[in-house]
Amino acid sequence: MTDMRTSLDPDMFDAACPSGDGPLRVGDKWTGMIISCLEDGPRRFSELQVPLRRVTPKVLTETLRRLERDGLVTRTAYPEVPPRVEYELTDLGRTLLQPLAAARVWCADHLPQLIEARNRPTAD
Amino acid sequence: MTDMRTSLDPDMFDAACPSGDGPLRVGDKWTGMIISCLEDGPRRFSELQVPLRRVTPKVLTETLRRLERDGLVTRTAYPEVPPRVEYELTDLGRTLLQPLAAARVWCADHLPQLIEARNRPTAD
DNA sequence: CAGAATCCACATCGATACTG
DNA sequence: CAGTATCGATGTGGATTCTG
Repeated sequence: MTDMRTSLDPDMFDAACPSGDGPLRVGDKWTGMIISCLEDGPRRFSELQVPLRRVTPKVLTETLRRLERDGLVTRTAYPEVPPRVEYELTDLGRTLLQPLAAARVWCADHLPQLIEARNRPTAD
Repeated sequence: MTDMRTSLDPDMFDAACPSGDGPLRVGDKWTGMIISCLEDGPRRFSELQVPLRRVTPKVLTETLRRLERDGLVTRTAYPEVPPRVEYELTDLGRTLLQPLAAARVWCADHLPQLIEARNRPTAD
């Protein structure tokens, strides 16, 4: 076995659950998904863009900057060409992994019921 | 001792923590606070307005309607005059009480650190 | 590769006034 | 009491194009 980290599953967010929809959110729209992506170690900007292929670079940058400002993520730019930038969870950022997992569990257990209620036609 | 339920503490949300700010949110801006208010039983519209005195009736109504549509809260209107309406958590709504409490714990443990990072001047 | 710049659509939230 | 009706501010997210 080699020491290369596994790459991110391109489809890890095809289940609409924890961060996109649902009543339990971690930060804004993409924050929870980004934190999930960083769970196993630092990731490059373009690595994040694989599972998060529906986010525009502008919004991804904004969200990462917010996470950095809040002390949840560190940004490391390596002075190379072509440029390489890595984002990594801080210890504070890691404290969100548990609530995030709990949100996933809630969704798995209860989100279908909520969706069903939402789609039920109103009685009027 | 009587059987009247205790009224809501008007200042129960003066600590800015779980629903207003912080990276862990339950639903939109007021949802978490409303669910907290309903924890001990049904409450009237005007009862909710006491601790939630910064929400306008329009937004409170919108939020309650959303909660109702999602099957998290029931709305019961009594045919009296003056009108009386009570909102109550459903079983599904009650499943959010634990994540909500967990969010409060996270805030108590870590929010100060986040706030400090946010207020730290950027290195530039 | 990792973004910056610009423009824009939409949803959320709020202020204010009014009503069955 | 428990809302409804308008109007307006704000902000979040997206589409597109361009660059060191």
